Amino acid sequence: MPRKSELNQELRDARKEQILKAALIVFARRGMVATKISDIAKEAGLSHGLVYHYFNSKEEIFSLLVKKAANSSIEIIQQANAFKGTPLEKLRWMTEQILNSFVDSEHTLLFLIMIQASTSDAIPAEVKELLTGDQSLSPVMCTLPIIAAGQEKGEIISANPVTLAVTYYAFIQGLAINKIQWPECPIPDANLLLKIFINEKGSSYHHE
Amino acid sequence: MPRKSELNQELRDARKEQILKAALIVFARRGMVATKISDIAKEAGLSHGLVYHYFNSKEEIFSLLVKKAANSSIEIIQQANAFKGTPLEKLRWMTEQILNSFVDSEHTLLFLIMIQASTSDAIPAEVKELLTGDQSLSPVMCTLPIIAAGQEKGEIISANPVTLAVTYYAFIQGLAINKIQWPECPIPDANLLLKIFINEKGSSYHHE
DNA sequence: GTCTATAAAGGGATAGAC
DNA sequence: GTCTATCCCTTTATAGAC
Repeated sequence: MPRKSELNQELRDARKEQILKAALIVFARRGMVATKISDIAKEAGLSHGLVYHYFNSKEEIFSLLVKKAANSSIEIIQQANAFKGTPLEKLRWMTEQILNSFVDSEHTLLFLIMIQASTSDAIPAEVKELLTGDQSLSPVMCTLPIIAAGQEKGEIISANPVTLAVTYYAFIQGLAINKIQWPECPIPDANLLLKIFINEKGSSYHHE
Repeated sequence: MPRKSELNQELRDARKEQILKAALIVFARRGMVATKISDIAKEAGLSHGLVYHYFNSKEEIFSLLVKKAANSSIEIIQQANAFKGTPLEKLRWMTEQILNSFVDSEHTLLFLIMIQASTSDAIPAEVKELLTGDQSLSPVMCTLPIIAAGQEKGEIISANPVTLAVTYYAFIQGLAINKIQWPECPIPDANLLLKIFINEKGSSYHHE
């Protein structure tokens, strides 16, 4: 008996994943409100009633995806912090990870979900709070220490760190958006983005 | 009789403008599909029936705003082309205009409308065609000649011009999006963005 | 010109058959 | 577990009163 229920649980989880994957695609391209449950069902190849068998509401599905997106973005910054090297090398590593993730679409779509959740007033407050709940976990805030360390070391120009971080993430968000409009668009090299951090003359910038 | 009808026409136009202005605000913040006609009416301070007296549908209103946004973005690039100076100076002037426009909200909101129209599958094809209709009028395409001229002059690094243009507009779009999430966010100086175009050593970059 | 009342349609969510 | 039929509310759009 326990064996069988475990197996069922696995099947159940697989179905949930299947629906979440389909939902990610249509949410990212149409927006939360414009997405109908039947769009998700069609993308997943099953009936709309079955979606309700696995989830309580459209909002719950969207909410799960926002959580997933927020977690993976925090995770990458923490990995960058743990990366061995100078602050600028940490930033380069992180930038490369993010730009590479744009090649495969799942990460790009998760990025777009986060952008939607944080920019649209049509998103329920409970969902928005998943992102704004802990200000100290925002990408900008998490990146400030790295930037400050780089400035102390003289690797990074001495502009306002918040402005630098905002500009950096504007880049990243803008590229994610671009990617959905134009899937084959050229993705720049990490070093091109990092130029905003570097003094023009006699910098410690180098190619690997 | 002609006097009176002219006056009426002016009042009519003023009302239309009032509704369009209200629509811009709610469309930008909620997205086209999530915006109800009653949201627009409430923002404009009138009844929802009156909105239908001046416009045929929600789509028509959104469509007019997309046209307006597309025109003003083309216009600024043409002005940059006409600007007296080197290619890099043209780009600096254009960047300053765009960043300054982010201070006042109307331009930022128009930017967001364009981003929505080009990224969301929920936007009717007829509206999307207002932006993709003439590929040669896209911001990226219009900016390529300036970048190429700058490369020939040695002012701009010799990377793929399309990649440079894509990266530049990713920046701009990302900043517009940031502005709506965080209205008081610091807007970088034009020179910070332009660093992506410039060789690190011995560049012609200068402060004014 | 402006409003309120109402028709018509669409989509979220549920019930119940298989 | 999965699907179809249905309920019910929201929203678009129109009609008609003032």
